[in-house]
Amino acid sequence: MKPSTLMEVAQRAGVSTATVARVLKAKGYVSNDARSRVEAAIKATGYRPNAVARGLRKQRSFTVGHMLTAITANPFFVNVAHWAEEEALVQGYKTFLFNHNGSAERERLGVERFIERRVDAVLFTNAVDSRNVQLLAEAAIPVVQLERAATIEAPSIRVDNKSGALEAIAHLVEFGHRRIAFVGGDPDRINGGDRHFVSVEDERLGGYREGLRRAGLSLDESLVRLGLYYNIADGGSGIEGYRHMKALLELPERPTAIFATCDILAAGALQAIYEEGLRVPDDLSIIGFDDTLAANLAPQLTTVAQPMEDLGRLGFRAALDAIEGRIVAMSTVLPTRLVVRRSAGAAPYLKSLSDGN
Amino acid sequence: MKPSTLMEVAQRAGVSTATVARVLKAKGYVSNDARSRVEAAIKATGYRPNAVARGLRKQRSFTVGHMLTAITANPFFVNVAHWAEEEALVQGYKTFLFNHNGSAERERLGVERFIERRVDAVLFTNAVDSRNVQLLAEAAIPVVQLERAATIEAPSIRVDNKSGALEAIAHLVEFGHRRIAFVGGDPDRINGGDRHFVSVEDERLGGYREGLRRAGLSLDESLVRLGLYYNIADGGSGIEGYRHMKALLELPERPTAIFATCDILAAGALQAIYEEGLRVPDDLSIIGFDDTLAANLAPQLTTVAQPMEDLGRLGFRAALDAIEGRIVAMSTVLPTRLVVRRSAGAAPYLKSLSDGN
DNA sequence: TGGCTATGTGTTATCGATGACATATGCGGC
DNA sequence: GCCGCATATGTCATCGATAACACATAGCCA
Repeated sequence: MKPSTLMEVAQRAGVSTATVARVLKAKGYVSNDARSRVEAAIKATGYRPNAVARGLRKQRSFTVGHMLTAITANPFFVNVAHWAEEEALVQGYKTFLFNHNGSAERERLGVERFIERRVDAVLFTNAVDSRNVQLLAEAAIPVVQLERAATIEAPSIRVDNKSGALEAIAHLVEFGHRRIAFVGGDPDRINGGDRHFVSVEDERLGGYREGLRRAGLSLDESLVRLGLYYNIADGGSGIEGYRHMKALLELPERPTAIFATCDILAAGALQAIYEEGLRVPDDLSIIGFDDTLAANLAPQLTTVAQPMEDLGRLGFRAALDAIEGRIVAMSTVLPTRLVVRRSAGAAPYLKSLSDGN
Repeated sequence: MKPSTLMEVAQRAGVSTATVARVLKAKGYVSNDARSRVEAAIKATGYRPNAVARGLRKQRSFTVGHMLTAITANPFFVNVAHWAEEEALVQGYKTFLFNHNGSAERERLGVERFIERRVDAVLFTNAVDSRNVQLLAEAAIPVVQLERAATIEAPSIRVDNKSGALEAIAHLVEFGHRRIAFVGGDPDRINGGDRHFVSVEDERLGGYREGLRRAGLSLDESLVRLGLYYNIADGGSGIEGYRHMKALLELPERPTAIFATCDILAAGALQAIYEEGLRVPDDLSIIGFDDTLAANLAPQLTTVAQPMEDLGRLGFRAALDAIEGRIVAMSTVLPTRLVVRRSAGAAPYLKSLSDGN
């Protein structure tokens, strides 16, 4: 049978809807007699509150929208979305996901759908086009941006990409590496080159440069390889990382270590290395970023983990704060964490020294 | 400004709400004069239909719920969910995801949330407890089961696991393998041992057995390793596959090929193989299942691909058919497809023969 | 006894879109 | 001049929960 209504429960219990409502939200005066009759009626009818009607009346849908770039290609998005949803759940909310594959038009479509659904707020993980964020601001729907710098329209929660990169480089330097390659996203190509936001890519590259400087190493531009993180079209394979690695291995003076700013790129690089018959970390060290694929690769990848759970949970909480009119910090920066596994080790020349002992 | 209402548009255009409605859905008689005034008013106010109000009035929320087991651990679920959502989108629907991590209680919670949200139907990918499916049937909400056999309560769409396994074994046999190990899910442990559904695990194991029989190979029980696919608790690592592989490598007579019924298990196995310093496919061949991680592993994995897009799209379409009272096939079985990459090759003894040439 | 508070319950407008139904005008045909 | 039909537009109840408000009754104090 269809779920019954408040009215039906009221009739069955011989009271008015107001009394049923008072029992349901346990506030206001209700006699014990009425209460037990209502409770019995609720049980008998299998009553469940209708969230749609409630949404209309309260002018709150208790849903938030979550815009994402590449849910099938990059597990990073899945994790952030999962934890945002998890936090939403305990607060009586549900999230709607919308995947735009990096297209500004699709993102726009998603924003329109969200407005029609009357979501109470929207989370953007990796916003593409700032006009879409603005569109929501105009509709008086609060926005929280994840992995993007704050804009006038919306606060942001992000990760300290630069120090993450610094930590990775320092780790490699400690192992004696002096030729460290950078394989990462190209700030001019990611997201169609929209530079309205301070770029994650810029920061990671900046951390790499700074890390070399601190170690007294000079920068060799031939070791810096920029491109896309993954090709969404082909299901998100790490083909880009593979190509970069191939090119690096053909260099007259090969790097001894690779810093890849995405586990997917690292995975592609590992494929190229495998093909060449080289071993990690014996012949070559590699550090990834994100901690998504890392634990599933061979060897398990040392990587700079992003706090995906915090990103998701705090993201939702900030959205809720905005919905309820509380103050929201314009900018929150979360730390990364270097997860040491098995892909980074002593530089080969050091190894041969110790082998010689 | 907040999105305005039909009423506001009507007032601004100097007509009734009925006329605005007629313009919006382009049916009924409207004079050109009225039409252009309404259109202008819509533009001026930035009117967007309110899906919540519409849902209440039409007694249809234009949402479907999607129950999933392990969205962060297994990309399979993400893909199915993505394509179901994609299909929903073109039909004017949105999906709500609910992740239960294989827990029947969480699944129950999700069902209750879905009922409260008044979803028009529910997709179960890998249902845990058949009572939860029943709960929806009682609430008159149509259900479609993905990757599960049909039950009295709900039709199903699934994959021909047995012939997928058969194809994998045949492929290995063609390469001359005679000792083929099976690494897969334990039917008694997956989903807390609920055997109310015909099991995916049974079918894959059955395909393996049948495949050996067809090739005239005898079954060596020591080569059959059953367990979990992944540990959700530790973020879905392939540690189980690693352990199985370690054990297989310690056997007095090692297998020359592995059939792992999940890419995650295969990934774990590859880690163990890597650790031993063995090469794939030179020393050992391996075939996975799902085509999720496959393209990101080193070497790229030959695997039995599941038609995740079809599963998702057809799943949603079946749900929509049920919603709209059309007939829905009780059982739909989709083919798998062997994706040949680089992890399966000639058995080592054949290789040494040809090397000797 | 009047007025006050605590307790208990019912009535009704509202949220926004929808669709059934009512109403009104104009024109052609008989 | 009236019927019938096409054209054009408006009114209103409805979906289900909510909350403001009104209305009771009882007990207690001054």
